[in-house]
Amino acid sequence: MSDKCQDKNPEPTVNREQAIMDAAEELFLEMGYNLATTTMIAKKAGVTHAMLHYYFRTKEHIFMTVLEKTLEEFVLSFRPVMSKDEPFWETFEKGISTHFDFLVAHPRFVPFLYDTLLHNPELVGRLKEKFAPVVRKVLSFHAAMIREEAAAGRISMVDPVQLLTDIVTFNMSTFLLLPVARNLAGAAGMPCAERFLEARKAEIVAIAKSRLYGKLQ
Amino acid sequence: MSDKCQDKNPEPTVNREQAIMDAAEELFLEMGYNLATTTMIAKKAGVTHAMLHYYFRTKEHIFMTVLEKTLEEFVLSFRPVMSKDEPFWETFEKGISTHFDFLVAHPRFVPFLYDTLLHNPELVGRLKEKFAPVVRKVLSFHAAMIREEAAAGRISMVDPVQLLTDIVTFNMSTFLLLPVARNLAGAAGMPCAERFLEARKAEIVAIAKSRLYGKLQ
DNA sequence: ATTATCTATAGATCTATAGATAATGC
DNA sequence: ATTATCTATAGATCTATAGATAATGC
Repeated sequence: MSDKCQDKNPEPTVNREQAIMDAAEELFLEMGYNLATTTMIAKKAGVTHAMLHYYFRTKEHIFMTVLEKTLEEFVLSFRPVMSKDEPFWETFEKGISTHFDFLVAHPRFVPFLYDTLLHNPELVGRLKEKFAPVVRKVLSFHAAMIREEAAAGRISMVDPVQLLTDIVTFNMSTFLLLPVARNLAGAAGMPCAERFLEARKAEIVAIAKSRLYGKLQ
Repeated sequence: MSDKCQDKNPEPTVNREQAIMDAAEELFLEMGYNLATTTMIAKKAGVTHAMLHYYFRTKEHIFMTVLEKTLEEFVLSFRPVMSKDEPFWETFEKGISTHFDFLVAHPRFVPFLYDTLLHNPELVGRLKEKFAPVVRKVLSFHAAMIREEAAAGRISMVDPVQLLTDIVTFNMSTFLLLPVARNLAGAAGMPCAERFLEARKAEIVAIAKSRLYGKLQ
């Protein structure tokens, strides 16, 4: 069966729905919901404009698919960290690193989410119920770890929620500022993007460490 | 002369050009260059659409006027700090506070500038030459102060450019995250906007202080 | 029959301008 | 005369759909 099915023209036969999704993902992440037009997406995907509406009905629906996929990937990136087979600090540091490295691998993600929160908050709100439980689970896993460690007197007393908020905040604002850093690169001793990211990661880990072990060492 | 000129209808006689500017400023700061339309601006200013083009020729020109005015205000906010009649730390802390307080008074400024840098970098670029010298002057004023203090052995050796970049970064990312904080307020122990800002300011000053005096105390 | 695709077009907007008319300054 | 204002409209886009036609699966 599969032998008879020769690929006469492998290129144009590729899944059009997938082509639309790919183009939409790239353009929405790059430009945000409002500035990426369905016309551009169709052009980039190499399909007629009508195909977008055939497969996805509305622009909003294409966008929600992209947003949901992106958020799914994001929360999944935390999964591997949620096992405590190493000492506290190693596990915790891995948590920070995993979060940061996900953002390195998806440098457009934070600006994209930020843009969406600013200009189309209702679209993000629609997915809140879906992802809130997972986020809460990851946060409480780490919070419990911190409380346990603090109770045993091996780290300073800190409000776990504050510390975790700080770290997420630091990580995310690094990537918010990445486009700015690129724009200003060269000026005023601004380092290139790679060094900037390296330096930020080390700095964030250092801040967390000093916050946890500062009063003890 | 002025006696004869009775205000028959004081409301509608207000300066239309100013009304357009005011509306444009509000809408551009709120929505950014691409999403704020001239139609909306005209409506908000209570003038015909044609008046916008009569006074400002193009949308881009209105925008540049707003952007320039905003940046002017921003760099002017540094002026009062540029006098060293107090001890080093007091002057330096006042520098951080002034910067932060300007952003408190103009909470839309950073998101606006960020949005513009992301989506219309060429428009910001056009003003770079105008404002770069002033920014450089303020930075070098503080950098010199730090170098002098470090040479006298009263603070740790730090790279002044790095430290100042850190502070500007911290201050600005606080306001980048403000809309997000508002959006998440209530969830996961997120404080309200006012407390969030207070806490951030104290934290940023504390980070700078520990960086400068950490190894000494 | 159903699924996939295309052309053509409706109906909203948007920016910008043309051209007429009213108000103002010599 | 110049400055300010309005109505009307051109010309681009944008999202979305209608309706015809080709491809595919029973």
